[in-house]
Amino acid sequence: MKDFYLEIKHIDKKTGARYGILHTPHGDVEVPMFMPVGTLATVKTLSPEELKSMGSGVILANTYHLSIRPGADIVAKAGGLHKFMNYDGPILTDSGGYQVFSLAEKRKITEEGVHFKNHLNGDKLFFSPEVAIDIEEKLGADIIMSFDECIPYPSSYEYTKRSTERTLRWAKRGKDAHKREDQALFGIVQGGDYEGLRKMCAEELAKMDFPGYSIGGTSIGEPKDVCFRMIDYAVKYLPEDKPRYLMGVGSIDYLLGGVARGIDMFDCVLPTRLARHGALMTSTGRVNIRDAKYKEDFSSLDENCDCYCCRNYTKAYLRHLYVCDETFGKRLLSIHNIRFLIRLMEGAREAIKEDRFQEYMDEKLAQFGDKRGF
RNA sequence: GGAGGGGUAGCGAAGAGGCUAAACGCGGCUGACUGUAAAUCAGCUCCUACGGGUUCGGCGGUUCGAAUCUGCCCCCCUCCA
Repeated sequence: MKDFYLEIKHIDKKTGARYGILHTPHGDVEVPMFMPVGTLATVKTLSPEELKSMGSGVILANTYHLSIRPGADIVAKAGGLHKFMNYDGPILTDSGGYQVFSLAEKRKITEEGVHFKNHLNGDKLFFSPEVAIDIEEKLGADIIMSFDECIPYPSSYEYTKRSTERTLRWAKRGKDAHKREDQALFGIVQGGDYEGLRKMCAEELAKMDFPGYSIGGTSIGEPKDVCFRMIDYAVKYLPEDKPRYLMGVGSIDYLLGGVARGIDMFDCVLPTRLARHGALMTSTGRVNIRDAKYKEDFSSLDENCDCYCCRNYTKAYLRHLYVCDETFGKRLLSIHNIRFLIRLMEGAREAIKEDRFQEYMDEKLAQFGDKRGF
């Protein structure tokens, strides 16, 4: 599809981090970028206008969840996801492959596909590469994902091999089923922590010539060095001119580490979930806004942040809203966390353009702490 | 004045002789969250120098043993006069 392509503008000389423009049917966005997750066709608590004002580019929605509620046909009748949720920027739908992992007790995998028990009422559901693509075509996102199995970590070599080979067959089936010209279908590299399997998977997907590639099976509890290794194993064998998407990554250290390894796109529920739970990523580290020490703290959440929340409200007020379980508090905190990650990536892009990404990463890791969770 | 009912940890509320430092809820304090079954989940919440110490309105009594039985007293609530 010609409406969709990555225009690489600059590659950081020291690290190989990429700066570019991703062209999509719903506008151009700069990469590397962080994509907020809106599983049920809403980034929880936030309006599209708010997202736009934070500099959001692509946002996610989820095939499995939307197929249950409200149903793909209803979204299609509404005119597709963009119209349904009133977001005119690019949208990406995950295929349900993550639910194969997260709803493991409620599904059975066969060669044909995955039999789920609806997590809400136990209804029988069947997802296959063809079913997922059919739903994704009805939803109408700009970028859609192949139906895969997100393999748990750790998994045995035998299982990982069997599953990865099946995911490859599913990728082919999905590609054959995909007909819409205005959607970019990405392949997903699995292969666990096994270099040979990651290589095989990446090479086979590359042969199928997808408009973009994801790295899956990451950020599901594995140690950081393992995650970085899995990225390295896959990236080496992916075409340079296509976008690379690391699935499920949203903490500062993983994001920067991913960028340094040549990743262009990231998504994660972390900023929105943390925000709803009162945990904030700030330029001085993690803040749990519920903590009593903020009771009379009338300073802003992050003096260095330009978001609506930090420009207008104090920690004492945000704590008050959190403690009282007021929705507005969750919204303000979500605005902050998302803006925080979007800004982190804006900084990364500027640094890449000037060949100083390594310095940028070192500085940020020193500032925020090189640890998981924020 | 008469007749009932009741006082349990910060609050509400179980418990009716040993398994009780006392269920549970709220409140308070602290963690965790990674392609969202998550506005969720977990821990702590009498004091402690971690050996133990002091608790169930108060002071006595019975008992090997009392928040639980008993005497008196102090409060609170409802109804009647």
